[in-house]
Amino acid sequence: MKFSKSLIGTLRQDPREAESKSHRILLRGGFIRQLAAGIHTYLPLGWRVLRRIEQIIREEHERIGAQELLMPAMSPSELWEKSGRWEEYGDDMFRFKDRKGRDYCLCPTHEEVVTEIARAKVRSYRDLPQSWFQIQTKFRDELRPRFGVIRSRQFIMKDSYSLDRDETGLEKSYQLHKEAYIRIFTRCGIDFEMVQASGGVMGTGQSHEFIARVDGGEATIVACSSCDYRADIEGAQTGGTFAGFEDMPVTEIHTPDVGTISEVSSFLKVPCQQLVKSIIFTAPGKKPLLMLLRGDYEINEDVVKNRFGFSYRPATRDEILAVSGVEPGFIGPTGTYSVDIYADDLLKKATGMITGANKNNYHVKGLNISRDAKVKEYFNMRVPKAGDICTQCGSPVELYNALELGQIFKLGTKYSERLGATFLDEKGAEKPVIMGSYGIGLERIMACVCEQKADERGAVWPISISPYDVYLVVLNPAEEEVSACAGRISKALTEADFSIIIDDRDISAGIKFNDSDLLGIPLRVTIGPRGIKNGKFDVSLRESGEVSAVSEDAVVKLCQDHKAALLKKLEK
RNA sequence: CGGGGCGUGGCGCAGCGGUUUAGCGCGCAUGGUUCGGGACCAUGAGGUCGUGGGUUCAAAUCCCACCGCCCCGACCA
Repeated sequence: MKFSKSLIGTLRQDPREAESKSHRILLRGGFIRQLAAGIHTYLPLGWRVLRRIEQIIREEHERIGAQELLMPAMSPSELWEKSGRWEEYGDDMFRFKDRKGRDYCLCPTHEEVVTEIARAKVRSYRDLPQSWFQIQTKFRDELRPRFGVIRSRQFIMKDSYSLDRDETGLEKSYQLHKEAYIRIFTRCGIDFEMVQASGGVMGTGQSHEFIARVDGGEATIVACSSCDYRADIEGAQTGGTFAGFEDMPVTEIHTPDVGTISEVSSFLKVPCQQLVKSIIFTAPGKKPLLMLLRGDYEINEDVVKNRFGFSYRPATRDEILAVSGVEPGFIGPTGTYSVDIYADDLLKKATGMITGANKNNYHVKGLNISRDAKVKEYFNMRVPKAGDICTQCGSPVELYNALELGQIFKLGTKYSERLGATFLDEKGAEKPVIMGSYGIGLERIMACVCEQKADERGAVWPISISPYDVYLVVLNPAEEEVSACAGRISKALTEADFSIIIDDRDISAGIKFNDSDLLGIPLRVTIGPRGIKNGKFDVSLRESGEVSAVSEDAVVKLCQDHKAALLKKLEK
C-alpha cells in the first residue's frame, strides 16, 4: 500500500473529544472516525487491525471445533417476548417497526436467535454437542457511550454458543472456550487475567471474565495479594473483621439533621465502622426488606437481587417514609414497622453500634445487633473493599480497574426452556438443550492493546494484529535511485509474505518518521540517499527502538528474523 | 436523567461589553527552493459561525428553546 494513495490521514493534534489514551491514538492515527456518540467508522487501518483480530479468533474457534455462521443483526420481537427479554432489556435495546407496524430490535446479543436455530435443527442427543460462533455487529443503546470504541453503541462481537446434552458436556464446552480465549488474548499480545464473574441478571451459572488491567477500565477487580483469587467486584465475596465496641445499654442520642454516615460519624466523632447503615429495598407487590450493613461498606445490590428477586431496588425517599414513617438517615432496625430484616454477616457479633432510632433527628447507641434487632438471616451483602480478607487464603485483597474483553458463561437451560429448544435423549425423553454463551469484544482488544502498549509517540502493535508488518520510509522518493531501490525492497518483502505500507509522500522526513511511530507498525525500513550511498539501510523495531543498518540484500532476511522473534514473544 | 464543559473552513483555536470584507496556526491546491526526526517563499481555494425563534437600524456576539459532542455520576449478560 502506498501511503500517498491511502485513506489514512493522521492528525497532528489530538482531536478535542478524545480523552482516553486509546481513543486519542485511534483517532489521531486515522484508525477510526466517529460519526456520532458511540458510533464509529473503522477506516482502512483500523479495519485491518480488526480483521486480523477476527482471524485469530476464527482460527482458535475452529481449533476447538466451533462452526462459524452469521445470524441476522435484526430480529422480530416475538423471540424476545418468549424469553422475557423484550421487557427485561429495556432502553438498552434499539427497537423499530417495519412498514406493517411489526416490532423489531437490533440485536444486542443473540441467545434468542441461536436458541431458535437449535429448536429447529437439534432433535436428538446424536446432534449434540454443537458449538456455533459468529463475528457480528451488535447494537446496544448505552446510557453513556464513552472512551471511544471501548463503550459504544454499535460494536463487533464474537459470540459463540455451546449446546450440550448434560452438565458434563457443558463443562467440557466451557473448558474448551476457556482455552481458546487464553490462546486468543495471548496471540493478540494482551496482558490479561481470568477472573470470576457474576452472572448478573443472566442467572447464577458459572462465569469467568477475561480482563486487562488498564487505567480507567470500567470493571473493578478484587484480587488476592497472595493467592490466585480474582473476581469481578460484582460477584466477589470477601471476609472482613468484626468490629466490637463498648457494650452499653441502648440509649437514644439527639442528632439533628445529621443523617448520612459521614455526617453522623463526624458529628458523634466515631469511626464509620461503629455505624450501621439501614437500607430499605422495595419491589412492586413484595414485602419491603431492611438491610443492615456496617457504615464503612456499600451494599451489593446484585447480591440482594439475586437472592430476593430482580425487581428489588433501594427504596426512594417517599417509599422510605411510607414504609418506616421517618426520613432516610434515621431509619433503623429497632422500630415496629413491617419489614423483614437481614444483616450483613460482619454485624453478627457487633456490639456497641450506632444506627438510626427510627425517629427523625435521633440515633441510638449501644446496639448489639444480635440482641437488639430481629434479624431473619445474616449473609454477606457487602461490596468488597481493599484490605478485606480473601476467602480462599486469608490474605488481604486489593482492588484495581480493568477492561473487560470477554466473558464465558454457563447459561444452562434458561433460553432452551423458554424457547422450546429440546432434544430426545437415549431413552426417548425430551430434554432442554444445555447452553453456554461466550463473547469477545473485538474493538476492545484493539483499544486495550493501545492502552497497554502505546507510548508517547503512538501505537505499538503486536505483529500479530498490526495493520502492516513493515513501514517502508522512502526519503526523497523523487530521486530515481531511491525509488528504484524502494521498489526492489518492497517487491522482495512482498514476495517474502510481508504486508507493507510504503511512505512515498513528498514531505519532510520527520513527518514520515513520526507517522510511522504513530501508526505503530512493528518494523520500519528506511530507504534514502544516504542509505544508497553507504549501501546500508536502517531496519528498526518500533517497540524497542533497536536499529540495525544492513545491505540491501540482507533486508528481507533481517525482517524475517525480527518477525519470527516478535511472533515467538507472543506465544508466551 | 443529575452536575460540569463545549459547538466558528478538514483539525486545533481566537473573536462573543453588537458594527460593514469573520481571523490565526496546521492541513489542502499551484509553482519554486529544500530534503535522515513535524523545512521555507509566493499565490490560492475553502466557513449556512450547531438549529430554530426573538430583541435590534444592525447578531458569531444579547435573550429563549431545541439539537449535538465530551467529562463526572447514576446505569451497564
